Amino acid sequence: MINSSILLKEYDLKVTPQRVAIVEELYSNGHMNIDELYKNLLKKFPSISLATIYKNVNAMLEKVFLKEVKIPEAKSVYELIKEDHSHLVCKSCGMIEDIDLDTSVLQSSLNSNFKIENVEVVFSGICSHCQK
Amino acid sequence: MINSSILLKEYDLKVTPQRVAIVEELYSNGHMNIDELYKNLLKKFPSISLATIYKNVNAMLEKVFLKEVKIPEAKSVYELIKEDHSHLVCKSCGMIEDIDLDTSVLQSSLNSNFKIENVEVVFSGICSHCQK
DNA sequence: CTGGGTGCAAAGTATTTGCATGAAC
DNA sequence: GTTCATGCAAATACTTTGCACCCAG
Repeated sequence: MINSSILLKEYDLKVTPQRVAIVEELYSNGHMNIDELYKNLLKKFPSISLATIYKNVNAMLEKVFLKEVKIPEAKSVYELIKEDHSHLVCKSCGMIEDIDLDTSVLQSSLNSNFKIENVEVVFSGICSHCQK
Repeated sequence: MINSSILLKEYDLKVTPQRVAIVEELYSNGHMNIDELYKNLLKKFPSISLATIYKNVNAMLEKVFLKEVKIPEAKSVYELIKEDHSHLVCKSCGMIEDIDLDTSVLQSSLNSNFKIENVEVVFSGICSHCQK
């Protein structure tokens, strides 16, 4: 499990039950879009509002505690910040998986005058389960 | 220059002045978001509507004549379909540049049960001009 | 002619904001 | 007690749709 309260405090975010729940959802599901977060949190907080989700996700993005991942042909998903990694997306079931890639091999072919700060890589295709 | 009319016909799209202008804008600017397209087309067609832009962009996406490129922390841009390539984005001025990359080196490290259909790579950083 | 595109207005969807209340510290 | 989060409602932004009119084929 994860200690959401400590994490939130480290990022200067006041600890509220809603925020703890958001962190725990993202921790257990890996990647979620706004609607998925909202639907899941409704179970625990029947009167939670979408505005609360948006405000918190935006606050966490600003504190660089969450990251937005843009997926081709799909809604953006959010994930807790962790070591750099790339993503594998199944076009059929929507599953998103983290993968470790050595992207440094790509950079060698670039114009050295450009100062690279970040590399995003998303593979799309069909996962083994959906191929059956 | 580009022969927009022939291109549009090849993709089963009726040739209208608005569509020709969209193709020419994208051809000369490489990548544009909806607002940029709208602002530029307004110069040539003072009464063009945003709905026309959306309808045409969507029609061209369906015909696989355009492609949407999702950029971290920025609006999606659209580009004419061409050979596979990756993108370099300047966080400072927003400039987007096409780059050729050999992404096959990345795939070797992946689980072979996943059938990869597409790889998107976006480098973000600061271009040489903005570093000055 | 006929089908489909255009522009406008309205509807729909997504996201943000203002504010009164209540919870965190 | 003070600050800030929450939930609601309203406002704003973004995108799609319906329709009358017009142009491309």
